[in-house]
Amino acid sequence: MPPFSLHSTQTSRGRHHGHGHNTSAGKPPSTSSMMSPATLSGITPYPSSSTEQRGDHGHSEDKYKKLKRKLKEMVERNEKIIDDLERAKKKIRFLRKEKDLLLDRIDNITNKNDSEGNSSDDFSSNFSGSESESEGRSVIDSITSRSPPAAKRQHFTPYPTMTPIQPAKVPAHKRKSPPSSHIIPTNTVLAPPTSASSAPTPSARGHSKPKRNKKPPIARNVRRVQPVERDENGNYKLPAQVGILLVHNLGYVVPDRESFHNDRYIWPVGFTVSRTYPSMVDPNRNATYTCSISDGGDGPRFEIVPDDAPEQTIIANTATGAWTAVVRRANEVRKREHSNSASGPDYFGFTHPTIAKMIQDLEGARECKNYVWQEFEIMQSRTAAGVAAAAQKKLSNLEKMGSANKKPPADGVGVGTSAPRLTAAKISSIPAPIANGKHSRSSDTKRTSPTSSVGLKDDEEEELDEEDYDESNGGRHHDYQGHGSVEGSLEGDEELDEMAEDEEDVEVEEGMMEEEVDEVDDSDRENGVPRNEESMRNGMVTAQRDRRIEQAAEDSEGYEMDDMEEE
DNA sequence: GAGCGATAATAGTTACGGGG
DNA sequence: CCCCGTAACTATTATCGCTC
Repeated sequence: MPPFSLHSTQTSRGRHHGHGHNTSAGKPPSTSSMMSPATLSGITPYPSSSTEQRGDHGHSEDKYKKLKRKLKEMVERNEKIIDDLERAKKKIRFLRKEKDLLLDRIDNITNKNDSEGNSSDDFSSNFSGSESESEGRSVIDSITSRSPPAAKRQHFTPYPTMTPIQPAKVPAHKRKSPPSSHIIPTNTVLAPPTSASSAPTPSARGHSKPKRNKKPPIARNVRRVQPVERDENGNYKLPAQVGILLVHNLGYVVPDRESFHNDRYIWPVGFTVSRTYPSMVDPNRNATYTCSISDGGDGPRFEIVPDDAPEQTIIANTATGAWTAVVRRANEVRKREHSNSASGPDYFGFTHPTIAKMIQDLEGARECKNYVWQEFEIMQSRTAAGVAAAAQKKLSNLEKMGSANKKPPADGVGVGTSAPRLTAAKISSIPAPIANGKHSRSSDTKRTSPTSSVGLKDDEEEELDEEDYDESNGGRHHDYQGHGSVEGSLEGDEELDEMAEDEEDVEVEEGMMEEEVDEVDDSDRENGVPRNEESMRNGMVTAQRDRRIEQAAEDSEGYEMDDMEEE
């Protein structure tokens, strides 16, 4: 069980415990705390109480409470033990690694002597922070200097036939997930993200073309990162707010298994972040999703636990898989017609430069042979301030509006410019030719183009914007605002046992397509105009306008307008 | 080999704050 | 006020592996 889930279980229990024992608060501590697990295990359900229990209800209740207390203690103890175990494992790994490296180094020194001055600066700055690594630094330094440039490394075909971990073929049933969901039940043995599509594993990539080759993955620019506080040992102070993500734990790198990194990302085991996102169960609320990576054996397991429905923990072999499930559910609950697509790396924070650097700074990152080392620089403080402030604002937008990119409506309504524009999502629902008209940035268009040149369109747009604003954003605003309080949900009423079980249970049976239902609903709400259709129109208008502005005299213009009006 | 589903990368959109 | 840099979100697209 992953640490966080245990944790969440535990906290729930804690709450439960608290509720249940208000009355007994004044009781003496009793000997319960002294009882060892062994003692506890000796206790059978309603054990010796058989004599007393019948006569005295109160006694058995007391015993029950005691048992609960003990159970809680044990859970806590268990958690600590797990923590310790993790730490120990980590240390062992590090030491083993170090040993290998030293041996390597010896080899290297005897063979050649070319490892001079390269990027040690960068490195030392990066690694100044790891904890037990003052010892390992020199080792890793040597690696830095002798390892081939990342760009070249990538073409090495790191794996192939000999990779021990890769199972020959992933059985079909593992590769193929249920039609509308790829959530993987916890109790299922996960398909390693290897040859199966799921993971961008280096092994998968090593011998095949990258998914996209428009941009060579190597040619990276220096990425600017926000300054993150470090403690006296140079470790990052956690939890750290990075954008809308709260980084709880960076985890540890598993360099010896290729499926735990690829050329772009490293997936450290234990990595944990949390973020706000629309709830999967309540269309009117947001939830805090705790995203973490656990060791799935052959590859990382990406787990997402919503705080408002921990029993709906989502586990997948890829970040995208996990987040797609969340997005899909969130959209379903809201009857939104988004494409449910989600960028897993994005949502997990791997694309975020600051987080990427924090991960890259972990010990062992250098040894991820397929990983292309990236260069980061701390952004200027004034920029950082702006970015942090903007992020904060986005966070509040997210909380209020369910989307970081939606401004809460201003008090005064007529916010012509500040009224939310059409979202990409809406535009997306237009037929391909239009949606694909990858118009230039609308903001640029707005600035540079003579928008007024299309007088009629402007009026039209105003109207549409207002509609959009009212029904979509305004509505959503009402939905989201004022839900800060934690109500209901799992607060304390549930029986202890169920939680642990449920936690691991990923039910998620996806309903059938809801589009039809959707349309009916919407058409009820709107005057006979299904919302998505309307969005479609809105989207078409904007997309068309932009396109027209860009390519001023196109015949398609009239054609598309006609099309639109026909609808 | 076509079709399909899953995945990740990328492009586009929206929004924000700081600085000139 | 405009420009710039950045972040977040969403749709689209390229690619892969599996099934039929």
